[in-house]
Amino acid sequence: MGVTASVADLHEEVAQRLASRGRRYTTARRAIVEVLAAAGAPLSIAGLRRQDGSLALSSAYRNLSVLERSGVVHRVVGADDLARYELAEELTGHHHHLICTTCGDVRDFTVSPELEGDLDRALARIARAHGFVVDHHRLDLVGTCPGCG
Amino acid sequence: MGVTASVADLHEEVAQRLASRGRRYTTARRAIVEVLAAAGAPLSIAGLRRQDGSLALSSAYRNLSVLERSGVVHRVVGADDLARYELAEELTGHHHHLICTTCGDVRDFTVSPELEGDLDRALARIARAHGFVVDHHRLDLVGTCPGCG
DNA sequence: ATGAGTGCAAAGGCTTTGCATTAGG
DNA sequence: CCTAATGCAAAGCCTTTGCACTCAT
Repeated sequence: MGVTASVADLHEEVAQRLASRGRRYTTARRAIVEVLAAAGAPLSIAGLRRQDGSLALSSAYRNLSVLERSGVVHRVVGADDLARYELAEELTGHHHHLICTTCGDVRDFTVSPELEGDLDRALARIARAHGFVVDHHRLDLVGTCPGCG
Repeated sequence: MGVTASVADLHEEVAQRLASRGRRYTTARRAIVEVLAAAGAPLSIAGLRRQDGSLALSSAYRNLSVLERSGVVHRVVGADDLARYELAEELTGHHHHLICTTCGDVRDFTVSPELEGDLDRALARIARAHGFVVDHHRLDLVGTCPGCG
């Protein structure tokens, strides 16, 4: 567990997470993880297949689903209704998203640890008050990216 | 403009927003607005039609689309892929969402003005640094609701 | 009157599933 | 070997669109 430093570490970590669920780290899954790591931003299935032409449509959906259930990738909902995926935060570090309503693209950003801490405390309190068990929080900026402005 | 106090005010405001776009405030649209106001949480199209059986499927989609473009309702993306709608924040006040990953339901919550202010300042700075024009921010809690826990 | 709105059914587009084949451990 | 994974095509499901009819202004 923890943010991985090298690509080798990343594969190691992913292999472990899959293994613990009785899943195999196949060539296709390796390729997906590598593309996502290189992208540095959430990718739609179409985008993913653009980077890896050999990935069958159904395999893309099924593998991302398995990878998500194994805690390797995380599904992101943007402005459009395209499912987008990124490596799980435990592998890349906690961050947030700039979502462009025009082109649908998503970029990462982080906020200061102080603000993040304030946020966490406030949200924990609110969740408790609502009897809600928090998995994670989501802080996004929705607007127009430089390319579409 | 501004948060409306009574249902009458709400209809008044909605009528105005529609009129300014050359749209009519029909019976069906009134019904939608009333159901959303009563719900107090984002409703999916299916949920909306459950409350208002006389609303045709295509009319639901088309009306919500018109109401969204007129700034009356706001489209929310939850954990599942169902489109959910709520009255625009200018009509109800700024708030955030508790999203249940199990049943997909969404509930509202607010945070303190102080934290909201800190957030706004930090996000404005970040947006500027990225050349991003912000429309709004999104702060959600994703987890399990009391009913599903 | 006259163009926006409505309803039904058909078409679309992303996602999921069935089934036979291939490959990972 | 034995089961998970893969690929293709078919099926699903939410959403959008075409078209004729109705209603709001």
